[in-house]
Amino acid sequence: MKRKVTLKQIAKELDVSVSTVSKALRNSKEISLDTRTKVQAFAKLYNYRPNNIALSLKNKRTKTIGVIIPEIVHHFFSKVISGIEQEANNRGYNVIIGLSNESFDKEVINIEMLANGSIDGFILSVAKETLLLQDYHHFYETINQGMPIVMFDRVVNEIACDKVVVDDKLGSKKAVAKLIDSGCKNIALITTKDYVNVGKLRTQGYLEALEEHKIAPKASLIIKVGENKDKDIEIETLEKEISALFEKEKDIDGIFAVNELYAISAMKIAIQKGYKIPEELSIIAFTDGVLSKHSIPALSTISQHALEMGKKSATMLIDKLEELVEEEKYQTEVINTTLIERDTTK
Amino acid sequence: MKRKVTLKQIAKELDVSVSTVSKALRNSKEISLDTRTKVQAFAKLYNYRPNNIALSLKNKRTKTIGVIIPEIVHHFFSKVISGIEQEANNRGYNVIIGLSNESFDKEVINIEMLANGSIDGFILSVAKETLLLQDYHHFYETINQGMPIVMFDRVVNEIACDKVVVDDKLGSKKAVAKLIDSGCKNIALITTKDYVNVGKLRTQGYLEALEEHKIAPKASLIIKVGENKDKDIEIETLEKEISALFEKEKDIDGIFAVNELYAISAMKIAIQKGYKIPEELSIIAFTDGVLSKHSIPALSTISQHALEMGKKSATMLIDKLEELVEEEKYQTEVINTTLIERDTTK
DNA sequence: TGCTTTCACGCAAACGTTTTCGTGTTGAAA
DNA sequence: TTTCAACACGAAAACGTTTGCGTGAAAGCA
Repeated sequence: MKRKVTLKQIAKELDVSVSTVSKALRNSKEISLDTRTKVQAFAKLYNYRPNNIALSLKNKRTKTIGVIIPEIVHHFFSKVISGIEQEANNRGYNVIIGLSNESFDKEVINIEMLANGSIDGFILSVAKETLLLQDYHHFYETINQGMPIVMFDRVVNEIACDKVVVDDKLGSKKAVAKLIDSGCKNIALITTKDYVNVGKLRTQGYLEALEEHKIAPKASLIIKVGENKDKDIEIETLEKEISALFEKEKDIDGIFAVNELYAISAMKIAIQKGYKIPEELSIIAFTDGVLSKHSIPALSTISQHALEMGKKSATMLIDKLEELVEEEKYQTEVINTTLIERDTTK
Repeated sequence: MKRKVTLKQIAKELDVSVSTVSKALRNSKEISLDTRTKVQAFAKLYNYRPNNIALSLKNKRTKTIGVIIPEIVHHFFSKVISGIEQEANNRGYNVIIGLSNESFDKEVINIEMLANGSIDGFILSVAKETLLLQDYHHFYETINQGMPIVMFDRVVNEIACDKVVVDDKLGSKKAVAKLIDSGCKNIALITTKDYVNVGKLRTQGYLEALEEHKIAPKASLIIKVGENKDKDIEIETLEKEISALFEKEKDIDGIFAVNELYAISAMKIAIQKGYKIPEELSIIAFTDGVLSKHSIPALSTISQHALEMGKKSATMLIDKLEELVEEEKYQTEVINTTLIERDTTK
């Protein structure tokens, strides 16, 4: 087993100095053609590759981006990662991943682990617990140490950093307007509690759409889902609530859910109860993912263009890292949403 | 903005040497209690954290694991990553991700990028194109340089390294046996082309199960799906084939698909054609994911325990890295499969 | 006083690079 | 023959750590 070969070893072998080897490999004309070709041949033979760690230390940059997301087993987040990775790789950067599992502590630990030189900057989406606790010291500290952060989707407005968000309110309005336009009169909303800002915004969009169409909102048509660490239990509870909702509100003809899973759960109950979709009941979900695409019937959704979000986030971060953009100038990029009409809308 | 503080800066500020600071921080009794407390207080105040890169260079280990997978927007792979990340974090390791997108070139590039000091070892699942080309030089080179590799799921048998696999053949047999036991007589198989080894093994399991139950296999009941870079087109093509299959073979009463998506596609066509599931047609998919869990009706599947695969892979790699296990001793861990009965089987 | 410990700290090397600044040799111009 | 530029290369510093070893001063002992 031949271990990794270093400049020093090549130098010793060829009886020249380390600096000569380094220069020869970079084709410096300071070195004679003779020596250059000799060194290069030797390096090729032994498959020499400069040690990234040493380069990082010297250059004070790692060419690595740290990404921290709440969970990875999730279509939206994995798609964003995919986008980040594409853009990062194109620009010669690596991506290192940390998962917070929606936990404040894990988010802090991950940030601290990575912030000590391992990476050049962060792209992250804030954990729900952090949002709930409203403790953002780890973000401030990171930024203070001169490490740029780009937040996407779940952002904290009061923090001065670049952000990539979806126009949640407008997206929701689009969805609800579509439902109304297609004839729905009693549209239920399945959303999260208000401390999740995207949930809150989507709720606002729902309300505004109703208002603009002169429809009075009814509190009894709104379900705000409580968090549960165990997703299965969360969904089970939700399904009971939905079931109760259908019993109580017999004239529901439209459902808008703030994510796929809530929508699918609603659809499942609706199908059980014999609703014809979309004739008697239309459904639209925020967030487009595999579930929507492959459900039967296929769900109409608001696509957030997760891939684009990822790419855009990476672009903004790398631009800042490479100083193509002013350091203290923070931007918030809004990604458009698109209504994807499938089989649950008329 | 206060930049990251280093030992040197602390040393200068406190008018001692760098080594004194270093020792003081590690609470060496070589340093007087006075100085120790003073240094520690100062370090705390300025939030000193040792630079990971410098430590990596010095210790010749990065405490980082490189993971290369074909795609991340995929329930199985993201679940495996989740498992790897859990175990790695527990043991104080970071995880850095590379995506091959099933491409040989990207796989090679990713490995080369990471192998030059950025990480201590690899966990990977081989790209389909690599499997097709059968060019494994990048794996051999990596191993030769003393960097351990753990392959999971899509492995190359001839390479000497640790492996974590699922008993694909046995899993398939379980599934097909279940179909037969519940009364199915004409079971169709939807699988991949044979160069994908897991597909091949699952096909074998299907055939063996039939054989053991004295059922003669019929080639006309088997669909081998061709790859297409564009997944949508691949699925569209598949759906046409499935549709044709139903037309030609009227007495199909069971379907075994080697992954969720193929199964869902089949179910979609079957529902369109009016089959009652599971009464007239049973379906089982290999690979358990969100789609299966939330489809309507919910798909019965063979679970591969992706999380466990991830954890096990990480355990094996880290054990090797920390020399808790002999270097030249390679193991192949087989993860059990479980039949998860949901609503598409009787 | 002279010797030996002990204490408390600094020096320097090492990890693998890149790069600036010498420096010795050669050949040519004066 | 002297002077000087060009050439080809080496030494050393720097990035931020850790650690073995050396050392000056104080203190203890005879």
